[in-house]
Amino acid sequence: MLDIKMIRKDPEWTKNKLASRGVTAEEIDHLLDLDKDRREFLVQTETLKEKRNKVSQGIATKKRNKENADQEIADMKQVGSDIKEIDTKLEDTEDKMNYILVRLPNIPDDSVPVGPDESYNKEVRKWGDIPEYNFTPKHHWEIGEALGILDFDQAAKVSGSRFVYYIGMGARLERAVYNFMLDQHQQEGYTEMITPYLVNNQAMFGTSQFPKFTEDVYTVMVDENPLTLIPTAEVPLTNYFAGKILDGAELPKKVTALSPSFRSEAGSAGRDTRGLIRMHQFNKVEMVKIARPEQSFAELEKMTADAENILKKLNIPYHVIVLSSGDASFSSTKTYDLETWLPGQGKYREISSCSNCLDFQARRAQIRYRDENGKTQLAHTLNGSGLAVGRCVASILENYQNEDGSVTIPDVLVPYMGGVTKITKENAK
RNA sequence: GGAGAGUUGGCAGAGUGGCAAUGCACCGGACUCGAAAUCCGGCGAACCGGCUAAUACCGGCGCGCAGGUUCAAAUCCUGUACUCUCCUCCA
Repeated sequence: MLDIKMIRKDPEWTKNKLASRGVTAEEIDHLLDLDKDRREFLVQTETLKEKRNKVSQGIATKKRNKENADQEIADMKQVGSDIKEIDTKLEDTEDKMNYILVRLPNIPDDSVPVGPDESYNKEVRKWGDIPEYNFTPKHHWEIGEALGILDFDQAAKVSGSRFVYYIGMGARLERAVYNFMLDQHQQEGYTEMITPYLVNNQAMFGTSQFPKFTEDVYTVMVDENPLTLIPTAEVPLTNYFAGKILDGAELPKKVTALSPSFRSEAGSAGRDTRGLIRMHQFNKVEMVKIARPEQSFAELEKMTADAENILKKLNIPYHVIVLSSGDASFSSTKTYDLETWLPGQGKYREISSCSNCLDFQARRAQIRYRDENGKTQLAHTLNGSGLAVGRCVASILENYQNEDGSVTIPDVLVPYMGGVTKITKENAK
């Protein structure tokens, strides 16, 4: 959520910045009109309340002295109903204001390319050599199904499309990948967590998936209470700090968690219908940081480097792009995407997204810290995948495939695979 | 699932309808060569608004949350969340 004071202070700047994210100037004007009304009502009701407080004290004194206060009480009865009337208008205006305010995206940072969609994204660096094959590289689902380590057909019968069974060495590889990632992050100073996978509406609001993106998630009713299956561990990790006032000297806080992520994929019908790329349920290792404002951009660079480091150690070619203003997510001011090379598809595909949200989420979730002067300040929040596990397994299968259909295990994962260096038809189960 | 108790500043803790005590901590001052102790004073309860150069000043709000009663609610009423204890069940 944006700071209304900031919008009030510089409306033209706000309109300009948000135009690149598809927000019209009229919408901001409407918001500011409501804000003006709200403040007028506020002054009216507060003036009356001040009067009520003063007179009430007089009534109290008179009552104590056993004097008659009928006139004052009658006057205050009128004041009380006036207050009620204005408060109703005030509340109505605030509701209308909030409706707009909670649906406005974050302001893109100056360093972000301006443009409406992904075609304006910019590559910032590239790592690793794209491998050449003397045979036609296969898609990861072809490799996985042939080895018998991935079963999409039976998952479709049990659950539907976009679900999968990992079997034998496939399951072992998935487990090896996320254990490796968690160990790496722990060494970088992240505290590992296991979080709730069902969260309430307030948590979903805190990280700003709600109210705008309810159709992207699965919500279940538990005793009449809606709980949502987390679309990312960013939600429980960031909300771990919700409502807290942290010690400024302890920032940045760094946490990480493996979790399944559940997404309805509404609106992506027909895209990536095969393979592990787009699933209703997938594992992801997530990184979250709570930082002081002056730290947050440096921390974004470090977090991106932490994600990249996984790919470097796995020796998978990738590049880093900075998302354009129109392509970045709702709560982000700046996002780097990591995309790995998939030989089967012959292109780069997203495997990680690292974002700085400034105080956008912190204002919603009330994540604050106390500075040197003892003042409470909103913190900055960052989140990044480190990495999407399923997509990482897909990247390994495709980049490490051999002509005979076997898959070599990246060196760093061999200890996590119980010493196995290659998945073949023979050892796959 | 059943019964009971609780939720008030950074912490502890009083307050059964009339300006949210007090202690610790914190800040300032006195005393001191300095510190401790002591004494005096002050700040501090999420945030919002007015006026602003201002973190100054004024006001509102504020006692888990949401409603209600009342001239007036931490206090009375209703609902609800969470925590703790005991019983029950359970991996």
